[in-house]
Amino acid sequence: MSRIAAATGLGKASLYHYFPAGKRQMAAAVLDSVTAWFEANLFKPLESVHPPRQRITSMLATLDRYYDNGQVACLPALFAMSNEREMFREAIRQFFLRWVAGLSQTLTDSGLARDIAQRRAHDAVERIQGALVLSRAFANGRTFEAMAAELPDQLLAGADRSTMWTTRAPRFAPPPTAIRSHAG
Amino acid sequence: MSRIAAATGLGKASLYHYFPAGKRQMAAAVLDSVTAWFEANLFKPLESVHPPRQRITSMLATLDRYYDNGQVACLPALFAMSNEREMFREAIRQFFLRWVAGLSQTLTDSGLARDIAQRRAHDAVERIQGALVLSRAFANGRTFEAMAAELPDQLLAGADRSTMWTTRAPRFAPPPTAIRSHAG
DNA sequence: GTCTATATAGGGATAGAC
DNA sequence: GTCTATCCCTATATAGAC
Repeated sequence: MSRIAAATGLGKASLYHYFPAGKRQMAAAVLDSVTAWFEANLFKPLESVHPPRQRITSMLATLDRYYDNGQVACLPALFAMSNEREMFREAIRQFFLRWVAGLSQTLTDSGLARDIAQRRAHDAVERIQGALVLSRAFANGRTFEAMAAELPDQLLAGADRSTMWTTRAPRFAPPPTAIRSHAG
Repeated sequence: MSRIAAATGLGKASLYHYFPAGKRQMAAAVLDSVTAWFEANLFKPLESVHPPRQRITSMLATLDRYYDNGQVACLPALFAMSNEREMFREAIRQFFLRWVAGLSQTLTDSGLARDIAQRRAHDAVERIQGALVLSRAFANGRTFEAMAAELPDQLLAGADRSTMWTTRAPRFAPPPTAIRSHAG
């Protein structure tokens, strides 16, 4: 509270004007703020019309900036690892579910089957979180960089529609090879 | 301190008899204790004479028990993610380096080249840590189980000496296909 | 080695003036 | 809305008796 007061330039008492429920409410607000930022800058772009590979490298570039090459901790992950997990159970869960869903959308757009895309997206978020842990454990950005270098190819292995997206085709357009069965 | 006192049955003052340096010393002792446990139960066994695949599945079984299917946080990881990182920098670093080194040994014993083994070991620890984060985020053991199910095959892909180890061959024996160049 | 008692600091939060 | 002043409580740590 003291540090927040100092950082905001407000007195401690003034903080309770904005957050009557105190500390818990402030923590929730921070988590919401982080989630909103990710929604706008990471999750939404994963569902854009850009080529899937570009969406992935863009995500990794954004993460690299946001986490300062792995040296800044991920708040929802920290909450998940701590005792605050109980208090913010649903918010934490939604954050990671949303991330996986966005990335999964990117992968299905690349031509991967839905179940494969889902699994790979889940594994990718897992690996990103692991890279953040090790990057901080080693106080060294190479772990994060190595992960970021490998991830795009791993995610898109076997995806065959990638060329389709280089021309910014409309989303969900039937693939060129699609066959319409006409029933009458 | 109150909770530690209650848990140990000692008065708070008595704790300072064993840990004159107070809280920091206690935290360091806990970290050392965890590290010692991992050294004996996880890292050492990774360098045993058992077949590499068995060492890996054994490691994963031990982790599954220790982390209660991903529901218990990894203390060195928590320290790495928190501000305590500075205070325990070297201990945290050694913990993860040792883990990677042990697993790397397992993989070189399986016939993988040293650089491949090193990278895969690093990636595996990364993924395990990521799985722990997501397991707690989702409050759900499936993430951890899925990781544990996939890891052995991923780690040993392309390893060709696995049969050699089913008969408990001595470590570091030259591979059957090795060619000795004789310079004389 | 363990206790009771105590010191000191800071955290979270509220009251009420302005 | 922001402030000063203050409340109560807990955390960390020490003193000194037993």
